Order: sequence, then C-alpha cells, then structure tokens
Amino acid sequence: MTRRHEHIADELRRAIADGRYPVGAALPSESELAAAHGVSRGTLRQAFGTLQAEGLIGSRQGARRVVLAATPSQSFTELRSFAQWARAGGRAPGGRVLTSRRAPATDAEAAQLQLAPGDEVLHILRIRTLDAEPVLLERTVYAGWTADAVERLPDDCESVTQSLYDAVGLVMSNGEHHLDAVAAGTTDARELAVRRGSPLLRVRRTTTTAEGRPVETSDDRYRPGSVVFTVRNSVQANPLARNTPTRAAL
Amino acid sequence: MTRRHEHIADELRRAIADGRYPVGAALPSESELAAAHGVSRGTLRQAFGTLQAEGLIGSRQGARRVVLAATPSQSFTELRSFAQWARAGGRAPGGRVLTSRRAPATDAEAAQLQLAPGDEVLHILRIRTLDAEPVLLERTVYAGWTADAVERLPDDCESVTQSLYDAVGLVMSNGEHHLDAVAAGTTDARELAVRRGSPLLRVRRTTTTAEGRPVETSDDRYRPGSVVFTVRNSVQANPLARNTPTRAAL
DNA sequence: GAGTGGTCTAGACCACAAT
DNA sequence: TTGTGGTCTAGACCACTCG
Repeated sequence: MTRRHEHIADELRRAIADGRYPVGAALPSESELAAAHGVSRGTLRQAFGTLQAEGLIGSRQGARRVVLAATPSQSFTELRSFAQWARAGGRAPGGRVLTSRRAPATDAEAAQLQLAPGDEVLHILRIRTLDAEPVLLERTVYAGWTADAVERLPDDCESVTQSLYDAVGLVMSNGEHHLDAVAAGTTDARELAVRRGSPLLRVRRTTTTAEGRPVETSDDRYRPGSVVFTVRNSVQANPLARNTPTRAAL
Repeated sequence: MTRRHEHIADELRRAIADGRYPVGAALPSESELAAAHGVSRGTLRQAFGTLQAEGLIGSRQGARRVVLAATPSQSFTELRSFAQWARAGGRAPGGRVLTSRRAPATDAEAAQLQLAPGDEVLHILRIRTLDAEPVLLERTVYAGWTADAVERLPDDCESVTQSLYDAVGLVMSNGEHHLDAVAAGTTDARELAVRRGSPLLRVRRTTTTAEGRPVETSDDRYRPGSVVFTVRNSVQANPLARNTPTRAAL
C-alpha cells in the first residue's frame, strides 16, 4: 500500500468489522493512533475522514470518535455495476439484451446527455438476473460516441461497466440517481414475471465520466423484494435528497 | 464566518450556482484560489473537499477540478425533517397524529433501537401533507426515553425534529435509510387517498444521535408522483448501496 | 484543567495531465 | 517540461468535553 492513510483506514475498518471496536465504543484518540502508526496527525485525520464519509464513525469536538456501524456501504464501483455488486453478495449475475435500436435523440435525451438534438443515441432494453431469477429491467440510452463499443458487447454480457472499461478505457465515475415507485407496465410485467400494476422500485440514473461528460441515462425497474437501496448519512455530508418532481422531469 | 474553509466553500457554491463556473468548466487551481483568499493550500483543499462530497465538483490528479453539477443536494437537516424540507421547496407542510400507543418493544424493535426486549416504546401513526394534500404516511417507533417528549407535542405538530430539539435538546444527526417499493395496504390506501395495491415508495429509516444512540425507527410510505429521492455520488465516497434484503429484515 | 477534535499554516515530494 | 492535484509533515491555537 503506497498511501499510508488508506492503509490506516483499512486497518480501522477491519478492526470495526471484527468487533474489536464494537458499535457504540470510543476509538483511540488521533494522537495515540498517529504515534502508533508513525504518521502525522494530518494523515491520521484523513483516514478517519474516509470512515466518517462511509458512515462508520461519528465525531464531536472535544470527545473521542465513536463507532456508529460495523459494516461499510458498498463501493460506488459495485453500485454502478450490477455484475460486481451481485458477485460481492455471492450471487450469480446474468443478463440479456432484449432490444437494441439506434435513433436520433429526443430533446429530453439530448439535454440529459449534453448532446445536440438529433444526435444519434443507442437504446438498449436489457433484463438482469440474479441466480437466474429476473430482478431488474433496464431501459438505457447511450450517447452516440459510446454506441459502437456498446453494440460490440455480447448480448449476454455480464458486466457492461467492466467491459466498456476493458474495451475502450471508459470509466463511469459520477452518477445521479432518482428513486421512486411505479406500477409495472405490460413489458415490465412480462420480463420481471410479476402482475401488471405490481409496485416496482424505479431508479432513473445518469452516469458521467470523471470530467462530467454524460455516458448513459437509464430507467431501471427492480422487482419488489429482490433489492433494497440503503443510504447511510450524517449531518456532515450526505448526497441524498428528497425532491418534488419538476414538470420537465424526464 | 469564523471558519475560513466554510466561507470559501460558500463562495464557490454561489459562483457555481450563479453560472460563473458553468457545468463542465474547469475551476481555478488550488494555489490561485489559496493566494486569492489569503489562506494556505490545506484550508482551500478543505473547502474543495466539502463541494466534492456534495457532488458539485470532480477532480483527477494532474488536472484542474471540474464542475459536475450546479445545485447542491439538500442538507441532511432538510432530509430528516419533513417540515424543513417542505418549506425549502416553498410548499406548506402539515400533519396529524392518527394513533399513538405505548407498548413493550418486540425483539426486532429492541434490536433496532438498542433497547432491552420488553423496554417500553411509543408507536405513532402520522399522516403528512404538502399543501393540504396527503403525501406520506409514517409509522414511527420511538425509544422509551424520548416517548414523554414526543407525546407532549401537539397532534398537528409541523416539525417533530425541530420541536424535539427545542424541547429537550435532542439532535438527530445520523441515519440509515432503506428504500424499496411496496403495494398500498388498506390503511395506506385510505390515508393517502390511493387505490389498494398502488405502488408506494417505502423508506425504512433509523435515526441516531451524534453519539450513535438510536432515537427512532420508522416505516415511511410516499404516494407515487409526489416525492422523488435523489442521490448524487462519485467514485471517491458514497453512502448509497444496493442490497438484497436479509431474511431477518425488520 | 487535561485531553480531544477542529482549524490552520508553510513548507515538501510525488504522480499524473497537458502541451 | 510545467503545472496540477494527492500525499505527508510538524508544528500551532482554539473550542469543546469530561472528570
């Protein structure tokens, strides 16, 4: 490990997961740990900051840090990639492209992907399975500049995110997710093997590169009972917000 | 403003919101801004870190920081408090307690609130309105040590979070939220004015104090179309996770 | 009052990006 | 090659908590 603060964060994470610092317990002080690891206070604070952002520990001025939770949230890599997430949970991911179609972008799509209206986009309808059980129906729109790479992927490609990285070095590193509930339509019901009108968890997301260039936008519908989204947050920083939808929404 | 890094973060946020740094644009370098504000590079990096955690800017080693989004997510204060969130959006919040009942904690409730099984808890069923329209049905369980304070609140209390802070200095500063979709039951349908079986967005949450002491756990159901949850995240840090529910789940 | 975390400084070296 | 952000150090002072 070249980065000392990451190494220290890893050690602390393990100690918390192992129960050496149980939930509710106080952690050693910054100076103690800095001395123990032979690093400056700044480096140690960086490690603590990581765990704080993960929601594992809390802090108040004047008092020692306290353990809030034992297990970290999964990484964004796992969040973005259905396949990686599935494997992390010991399930076998699967998938199949149902339809694939190129078309000029509508005004809404162009706006979301920061394209000119009429630029070509690629629509993909894809079903995702967990242990051969359908759990997620994705309606994805890819910006034209990624379309060729996406079309070259095999229909039953396990991990689109990973394959695009391997094939063209594309890294999707930022995302915005909108969560709400909808009733299953005809297609949803058929592919997810539920009754029409069943409640589905809908996640509309847009993913961008690190530079902020939009790559894809998607309407994902999860079968009830199969998946739960978890957000852990604290006063200091949290990216979760509750919004009333705007009229112009997708 | 006593804290310099907060002041700088505020200024940058405003500049981004005003479009002085539009989405996609590069920001000035750390050294330029540090010199301009007369602070050290460390302080400036702290300000940048705040904006990064809010999802407003992205960074890669070697290149200037880039604007990813113009508007920050709402604060956790607004997320926790229905009333504050509603007012921030210019809507009139309302609410009414439908039922209130004390009971010994079940094993599940005791585990969630870190109580001994059989300790007393307070169950509240509360309807929340936005501009007099019902949007949210809350089934909340409060730990016994907060029950007296909660019961003293008026039935149509606008902001429970604020009132508890005012009354007993209780600050709810950490939370865990689980989001999924469920079909409306009889009570849900009646109170939210939807048909039975309609899709509802369900948020199960547990809130704790800064020290990690659980205060309440709640099953909140939102009427479709009225509210959307938004998560913005990046590779560096994100508290959003996708989970398969465990059998033992609430 | 002693200890702790929050803030801030003024340096340094490195890895990486852009040109 | 130059500039940028990422990492790290060794100090300092303050606000706060706790016994």
